[in-house]
Formats: sequence, C-alpha cells, structure tokens
Amino acid sequence: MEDVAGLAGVSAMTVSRVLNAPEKVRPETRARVLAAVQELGYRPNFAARSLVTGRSGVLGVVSFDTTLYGPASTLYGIERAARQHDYLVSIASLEALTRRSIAEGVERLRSQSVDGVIIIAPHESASEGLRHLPKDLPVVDVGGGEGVPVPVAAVDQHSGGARATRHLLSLGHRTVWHLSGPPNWIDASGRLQGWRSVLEAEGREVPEPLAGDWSAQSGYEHGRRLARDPEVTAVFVANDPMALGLLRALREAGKRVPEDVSIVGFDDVPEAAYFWPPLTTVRQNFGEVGGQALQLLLDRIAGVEGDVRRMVEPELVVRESTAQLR
Amino acid sequence: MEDVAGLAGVSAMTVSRVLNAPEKVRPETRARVLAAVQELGYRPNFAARSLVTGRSGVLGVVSFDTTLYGPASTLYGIERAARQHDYLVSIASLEALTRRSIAEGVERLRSQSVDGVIIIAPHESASEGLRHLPKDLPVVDVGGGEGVPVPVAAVDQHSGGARATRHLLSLGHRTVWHLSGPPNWIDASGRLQGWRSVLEAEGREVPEPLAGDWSAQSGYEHGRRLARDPEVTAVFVANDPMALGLLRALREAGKRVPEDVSIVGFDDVPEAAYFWPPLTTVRQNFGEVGGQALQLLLDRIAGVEGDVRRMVEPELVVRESTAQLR
DNA sequence: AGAGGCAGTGTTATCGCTAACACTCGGAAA
DNA sequence: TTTCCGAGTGTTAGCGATAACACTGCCTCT
Repeated sequence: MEDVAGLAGVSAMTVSRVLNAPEKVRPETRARVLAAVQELGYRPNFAARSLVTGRSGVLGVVSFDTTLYGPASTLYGIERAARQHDYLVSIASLEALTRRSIAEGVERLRSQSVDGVIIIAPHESASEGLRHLPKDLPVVDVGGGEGVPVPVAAVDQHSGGARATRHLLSLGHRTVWHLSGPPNWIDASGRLQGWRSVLEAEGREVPEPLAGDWSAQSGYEHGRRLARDPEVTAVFVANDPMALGLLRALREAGKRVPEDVSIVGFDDVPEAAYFWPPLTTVRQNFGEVGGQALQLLLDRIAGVEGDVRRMVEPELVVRESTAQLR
Repeated sequence: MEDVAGLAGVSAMTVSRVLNAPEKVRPETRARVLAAVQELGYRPNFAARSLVTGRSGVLGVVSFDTTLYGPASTLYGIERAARQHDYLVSIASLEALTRRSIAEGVERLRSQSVDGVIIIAPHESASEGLRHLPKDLPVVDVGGGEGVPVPVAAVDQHSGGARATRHLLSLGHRTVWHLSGPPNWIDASGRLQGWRSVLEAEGREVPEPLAGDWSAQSGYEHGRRLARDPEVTAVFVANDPMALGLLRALREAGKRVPEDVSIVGFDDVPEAAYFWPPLTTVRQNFGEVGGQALQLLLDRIAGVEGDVRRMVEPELVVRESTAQLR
C-alpha cells in the first residue's frame, strides 16, 4: 500500500480512501491511484482491514447434511444473495443434530470472526441450541419454529401440508393418510399439523401418521404396510424421496397410482416430474428462503432489532400421481 | 489478551504460547492461563493473528451449482476433512462456466486471504481458467482432465464408463448405446471414452452417442427417440437423473426394463435404489474425492511440489435395471 | 476585508497478535 | 567452583490497514 501511495504520489490514507470511499477523492487523484494499484497488482490485506474495522465481510452458515436437496438449495440461495452484497460465505456442517454440535458449529465460525451466522437445521435441538447463543453475534435461523429467539426465514410448512391435504380431499377421498418426516424436525411437524388441521376442520377421520426418516428407503418400508390396507386411497408424504419409495412399494403390491392410490409429495425435487407417475408435490422455494434469511441477517448486522419471521408460501404442483377417487 | 495475562500473572506472550504451542509452557503456568481464559471468556482475534502470521486457516471452494448431487457431496467431503485439520471452508459458487467466472470466483476468495483453493468444475473452461491462475496461490482441481496444470483429485471416469459397458456386454447385448453428459464436461467425456474404448476393443458397433444436459428432462427427451429403435437393447446413461428420464420414456413407449432394454446409470444417488426398476449404476465415492483433494491442497500449502493426480476408482452397483438379453 | 466553511489530503495512533530476540535461573559438565 | 546450556518467560517491534483529527487552500458570505 505504501508502494502504491508512493507511485501515485499520495499518502497511504488516500489510497485507502480510493478503495473505500472513492467519492471523497478528487477524480484525477483517484485515477492516478487506481493506475498505480493496477500497475503494482496491489491487493488490500484482508486481515489488516478487518483488524482495524472489526468487520470481516464473511458470513457463516451452519447446516446439517448439505447433501440433502433442501439445505443444499438454501445454502445456494444464501450464497448467491451474499455475493450481491459483497459478503463471502463460510460453512460449518454438523455431524449430528444436538444442542452441543450446533453450539460447536457456531463457535467454529465465530472463531474466524464471521459477521453473522445463519443456521439451517430445522430440528428441535437447534431451537434448543439457539437459546444458549452468544448475545453479541447476529444469528438467523432457517426453518425454525415459533418459539425461536432469533429472526426466522422459512417456508410455511403448515400451509404446505394443508394445501396437499385439501387437494386430496377435493378429489373425493374420504380421508388422507400421512407419511411424515422424523419427529423433532420442525418442518416435519409443521407439515403434519397442516395435514391434521385440515382433516379435523373437515371432520374427517385422522389416521395414525407413520414417521419416516426422509429417505426413500423409509418410504418404501412404510409403503409396504400402507399397501396392504385397502382403506388407503390417498397419502400425503412429507418429502419426495419418501414418496418415491412409497411409489415403488405400492407398485410391487399391485396397486396403481393414481387409479388406486393418490400421492402428494413435498419439495419438488428436479426429478419429481420424472417419477412414475410424475409426482404431484408441494414446491418449496428454497432460493427465496435463502435470500430472505440473508436479508434478515444483514438487517441484524446493521443493528435492526425485533423478532421477525419471514414466511415463504409453498406452491402445490399438480402432476399425475393424484386423481379423482373412483 | 492483556487482561488474561494480567489475571494469570504472566505476559501476553505466554498466553499466546499457551494457545499456539502449549508444550513450551510449564504445565502449571498453562493451567493458570487456561483458567483465566475460561473465566474471562477470552477468544483470540482471528484478524490480528492472521495479520501477523500470514495464514488464515480458511480454504476456498469454487464450485458450479452446489445443488447437484456430485458437487454437493464433494463439498461435504471437503468440509468434513477440512474440519479435522482445523480449517474452515468458504465457498464461491459460479453463475456460469466460463474462464472469466472461474477466475472471478478464485479472486473473490483470494481477496479474503484464503490459504488455498479447491475448484469443483469438471468443465473444459475450468481447465482453461486454471492456466491463468496466480502463481502464489495453492490450487487443487477436482475432476480435472489430463492437461491441467495443478494437482487433481478425481473419480476415474474412463474406468467407470468401461465397467458399465463391459457389464452390459457381458449380459449378451450386441452393443451398448450411450446417453452422455454435455460436451465440454470433463467427466462426461471420460465416461464416453471409457464406453467407446470397450466397444472398440471388443469390435462392436459404436452407435452415435446422444448428448444430454444431466437433467432428467433431457434423459426423457432422448429416451423417446431411443425407445423407437428396436435395435436398442442396452443403454449406458451418464448420470442417474437422465437415467430416470429415460426409464419413463421407455415405459411410456411400452418397453420394459430390463426385459426389453437394460440400463446402467452413473452416480448412485441415494434414490437410485428406489427407481422403477431399481437402477444398476456406477457409484462414485465423492466423499473420498473431497478428502483426497483436501489432502493434496494441504500438501501444496505445506510446500510439497509435483503435479499429482489422485484417482478414485468407481464401483458398479448391480440392481434390477439390467438383465441378460433374451 | 475578515470570518467561516468545505473539499481534499496528510499525520498519528492504534487494532490484537506473534516472531525474534533477550533474559533468568537451576542443574549438569568440566 | 565456574561455565555452560536450555527450559521457561518477558520485551520489543512490527504485521497492513483505517479512524480521527489536523492541515491547506479556495470560495462564499457578511
């Protein structure tokens, strides 16, 4: 920086100003400095800058299994939005979903002086972990439940579950079975409650929900049981991979979809339109959620207070796995 | 830090040593310092440390579309391995696969003083971009081709394509069609070459390959064409989503898999076992690739030279989408 | 004509840490 | 007994940037 200043015939301070507040420098000086920067290939030292400013320009994302479609897409949305605001994103993935491991992830990021953290772990243990967070670090939770003590950006799971259920009822089904996600997952329980509340409001029987673990395999296993019950004509499945497993189980049992059983999934993974049959499902706009989460975090960093919830409405995508009850 | 030193009755330097080279401090002093650290909740300032050491403890990953199964899994593998070596991972995803955008991604990371960068962009433009990289930054490429001027960790795509093809030939098929990935993708062309070389070695006819874009949709569209040709009894598809699309196209055309047509995919996504029929596919161990890439990068950072290639062998997983030719 | 203001630039003092060297003191070697 | 060594600790001097204030002209206003 000294060298650049020398070459441009100004002080180091002026170089700094050209880089951080160009409008405060006379255009011709600025040009001279920029030329010198170019010529010397000067790159400001990030560590020195953040040492003195106290801000790093880096955000952290704590997430469980970034291999899953949901977290991966959300992360992608966050990263894209962050880039537009000149922030970089560091990640800390979790081995397990416990209060401890979440605190540990946050700590890992914090030790590298991130300016704020977004947590993608829609699990009760996360909500727990959020209660014991350092007060001086801006934190936003993605997919968190009602009681969470930090701002939250999330898809309205309850609404999604309700939409799926109403769609199936509107096709004439007496009631709707539910293959849910694992208990303690916030989004799983939101979908379940949405499903249940519609059935209750309509005065329908509420079958015992079956809890899967999000995997196609668990969908398959529960599916074999459901396939045996002739009462089952409509199933709302809490995510698309489980729906895929269910489809296979039903087919192996000789049931046709949608003629014998209608199925609605959740997520709208890119492949859902090519399942057999193409899957009716509830689309979550993860990119949007990521963007909202980032915005909330930037607000928090800027000092805006208040426990905000930003809800994104999911959308029912009707394909060919649902049909009028015969 | 000053405060900690005061409370423990030592100098700041000793506190620093306790944190960075504990063995150089007498155990009882160390205990006193650690107690003081605990009591005051002291956390070393990352910026100050990296300002003076010149190292940041952060690695960068440049990647195209971290939403795809491959890149997402590789990233996950890298992050896990990085954590074990006390490194943090920052990400820069790319909007497009051009030489420019790759340089830009690297630059974005470099401006935050990452200690090294891993590039996940198995595309020719990446190999191009790698040629114009700053010399002073350790870089490792994942999935790069032969001519790449930096260390590479990759799955042996050629071998994977060959395994898939040999498997199909061993079932009595006269030859094997190929639904490939987009041209200019390194892994797509590796799989294609593996396929072609086996056919040629066996003296089989080499059908014109069809190029998809990795999506289920493109698999479906090409599939409609393949379904019309009664000659087609075996297809090697360059990834699982395209195979899914192909399965649907064949079924819609009244062809049975595997009775009429055998199909082999590539990737072994978690859902592949629940496709209809369960998909025979080539499994890539992305986690392993990520770990290898990280190791190569750490070596580079430590000053180890040499243009290394670390190849990971893929594995054929036989399920029910392939069968003996009738 | 003098005071005041403002745009543009320079000076100085840190930010929090560690590298490098200096010091102290007890015990082993001569 | 003296010398030397080395383990353990302290002192000093930056690392490269920016915040805060100081300075210099020139223009405007009274």
